[in-house]
Amino acid sequence: MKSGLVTIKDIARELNISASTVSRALKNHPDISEETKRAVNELAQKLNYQPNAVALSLKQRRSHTIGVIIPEIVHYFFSSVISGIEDVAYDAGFNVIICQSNERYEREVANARTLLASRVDGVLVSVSKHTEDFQHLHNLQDNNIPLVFYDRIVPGLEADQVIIDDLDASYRATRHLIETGRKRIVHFAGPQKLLIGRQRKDGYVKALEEAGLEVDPSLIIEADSFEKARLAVMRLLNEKKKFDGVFATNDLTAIGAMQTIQKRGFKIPDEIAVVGFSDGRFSGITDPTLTSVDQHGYEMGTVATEMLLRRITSENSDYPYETRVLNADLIVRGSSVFL
Amino acid sequence: MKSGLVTIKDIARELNISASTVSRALKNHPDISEETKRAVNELAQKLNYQPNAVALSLKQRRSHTIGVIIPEIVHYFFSSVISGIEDVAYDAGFNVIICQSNERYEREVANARTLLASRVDGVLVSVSKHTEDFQHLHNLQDNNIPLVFYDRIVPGLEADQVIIDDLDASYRATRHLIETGRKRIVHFAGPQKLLIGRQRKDGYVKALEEAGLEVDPSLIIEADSFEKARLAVMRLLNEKKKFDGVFATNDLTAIGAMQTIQKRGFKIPDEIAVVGFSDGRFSGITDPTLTSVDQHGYEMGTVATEMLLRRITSENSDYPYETRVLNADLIVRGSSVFL
DNA sequence: CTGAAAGCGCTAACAC
DNA sequence: GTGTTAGCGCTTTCAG
Repeated sequence: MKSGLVTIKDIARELNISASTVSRALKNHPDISEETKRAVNELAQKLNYQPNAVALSLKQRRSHTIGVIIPEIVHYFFSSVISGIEDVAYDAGFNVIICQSNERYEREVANARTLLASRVDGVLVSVSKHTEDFQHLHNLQDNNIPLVFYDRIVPGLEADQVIIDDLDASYRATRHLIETGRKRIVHFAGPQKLLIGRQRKDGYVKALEEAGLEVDPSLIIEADSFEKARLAVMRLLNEKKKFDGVFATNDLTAIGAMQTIQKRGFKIPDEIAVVGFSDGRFSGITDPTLTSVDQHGYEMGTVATEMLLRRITSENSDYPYETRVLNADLIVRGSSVFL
Repeated sequence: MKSGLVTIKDIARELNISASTVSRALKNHPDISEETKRAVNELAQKLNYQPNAVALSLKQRRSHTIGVIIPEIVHYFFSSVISGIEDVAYDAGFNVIICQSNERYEREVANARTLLASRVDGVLVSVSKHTEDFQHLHNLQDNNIPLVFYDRIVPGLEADQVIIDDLDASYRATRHLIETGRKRIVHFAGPQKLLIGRQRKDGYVKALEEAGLEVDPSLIIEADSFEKARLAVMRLLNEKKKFDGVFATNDLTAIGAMQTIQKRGFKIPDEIAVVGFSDGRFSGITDPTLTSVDQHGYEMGTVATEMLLRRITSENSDYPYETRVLNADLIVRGSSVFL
C-alpha cells in the first residue's frame, strides 16, 4: 500500500464527475463551468492533490527535465554553473538532473545512458578530461535530445556551445600587469595540449607583443598547481632571474607563487605583482588579496540553459548551432596594485 | 516528430511477436525460448533500445529516483556530501535529483513540491538556515516518502538522521591545543542560537575544564567569518590580552585570525597556535597550513543514502528511526605544531 | 458543458 | 512458450 498519493480519479469519484472534467477544471479550461472548477479546485486543495509528473511525462513525451553532465561539482566554478542552470530551469518549469562524471569517461557514458533512460528533454554537458570518444553524446543527439556544451567543448560535434574567451581574459590580465608598470612577467602555464592552456598562454604573449615587450621563453613555465608554482618560483629566484610580475593559469598556482615569493623576502605587489585566473574561492582570503579573472560560472549556467530551453521549446529546432563566447572580468585586488 | 526513440513495440513489430514477449525476453524471463531471447536482444542492441524509465516509473509506482534538498552546493562540504550520495545511489540503480534551497525557506518549499511531483522514492534533506515551519517536510512523509536528514537536522521531526559529533570534534581539537602546551586558548564561536554553534563551544569548554584550565569568558568571542576574526584579533591584541592558542568555529574564521596574528608580528605556531573547523578547501594553501577538523562530507552522503535506500527497499519500513553520529577527524597541520 | 475512449511505454496476471 | 488484456495517471479528441 505504497503511494497514498491522491490522483485525479480520486477527485472525480468524490465529486461524481469524470476524470477528464477534473483534468480540465484543474487547468482552467474555458469549457468548464465556474461552479465545477471551484468544487474541483477546492477538493484538490483539501486533499493536497499534486499532479503526477511521471504520468504527464509519459503522456506528453516530454519530461520537462534537463540533464546536466558535469565533471566535478566540488569546484567552485562548476557549482556556480549549476546554480545558474537551476535558476533558469526552475523559472521555466523544468527540473534538473545532475550527473557527475568525476572526470571519468566510463562514468560519463553511464551518465548519458541514465539521462536517456530518464527521457530528459535536453542535456547540458561539459566533457571530462579523458573523453576522447563521443559516441555516447552522438547517441543522445541521434535520439533527438538537444545538447549544449559549456566550458569544455568538443570541437567536432555539431551543437550549441558556451565558452569563456580565455585568450582575451589572459590578454587583459597580462595587459593590466603591463599597464601598472611591470616589464618582466612570468607566466605559469597550464598543459599546452589542452586548448585552455594554449589560449591562456597566447593571451599573455599577445599582450607582451602588443606592448613591445620581449617574450622570454625562460619566463614561460608549465606549472598549474600550488606545489609546482612553489618549486618554479624557488628555481627562478635561485637562478637570480629578474621578474616583477607573475600571471598564473589558475588561482592555486598564483597562491603558491605568492607564498614562495613572500617567503623569500619579496614584497607583493611592491616588488612583484601577481595575477591569477578563476577559481573564485580563494582570492579574498590571501594576503594580499589576489587579483584574478572571474569566470562568471553562474552566467555561463544561465546562458547555456537558455540556449537549451530555446531549442527544446522551439517549434522548429533546426536553426543553426550557435557558439556564445562570454567575457571574463579581471578583478583587481591587492596582489597587483595598492588598494 | 520528436522521440525517434525505439520502444518495445517497435521490436515486437519487427520480429512479429508480442510486446510482452519482448519485455520478458529483455529481462531474461525463464519462460522465453533461448532463440527468441537472442533475436530480441540482438535487435534491441541494433536499434539501440533504451528502456523508458518514465513508463516504468508510472507502471511500478516507483521512480528509482531520490531527491536531495541541499542548502548551497558551492560549499565544499555540501558538494562532498553530494558525491557520496551519487555514488551510493547510482550503484543501487537510483537516480538523483538535486535541489538547492539557496538557504531560502520559500525555495525549500518549492523543492519539496517538485520532488513530490516527480514522485521520488525518498528524500535526503538538510534544512535551510531560515526554515522554521516544517509543513512541506511533513507533507512528504504524509505521502509515504521517507526522509533522511543530514547535517542540519530538525529536532521535532520523526525521521532518520545523520549528523557529525560536533561537540566531540571540538573537544578533540581543543584538547590537541592543550596537549601541545597551550594554556590560554581563544574560541571564535558561531551563533549560539544555532545548535552547531553551541556544541562547538561546549566541546571547547569541556576540554578546558577537563584539563583544569580556566574558562575565561573574555576569550570566548562570537565571530564566525574571516572579517570578524580579523577585527576580534586586533581588539584582543590592542587590549594586550595574552593568548597562545585559537580555536575557530570554521576555517575561514581561523584564516582571518591567522593573517591578523601574523601581521601583528606573532609567529604561528611558535607563539600562537591556530585550529579551524571543516571547510576543507583552504587548509592546504595557508601559510602555515591549517590544522582543522575534517567533517567527512562524502561519508555523510554515503551513510545518509544507505539509510534512505534501506527504508525505500525494505518490505517493512516501519522499524524505528535511527540517528547516526559520525566522527570528525582532526587533521593536524602546521598551524598548531611544527611539521 | 461534460463524458467515454484511446493511448503514452511498459509489465503482469491470465489465458491457451 | 507466447499472446491478450488491463492498467499505472493523465490528456485529448470525439461525441453528445
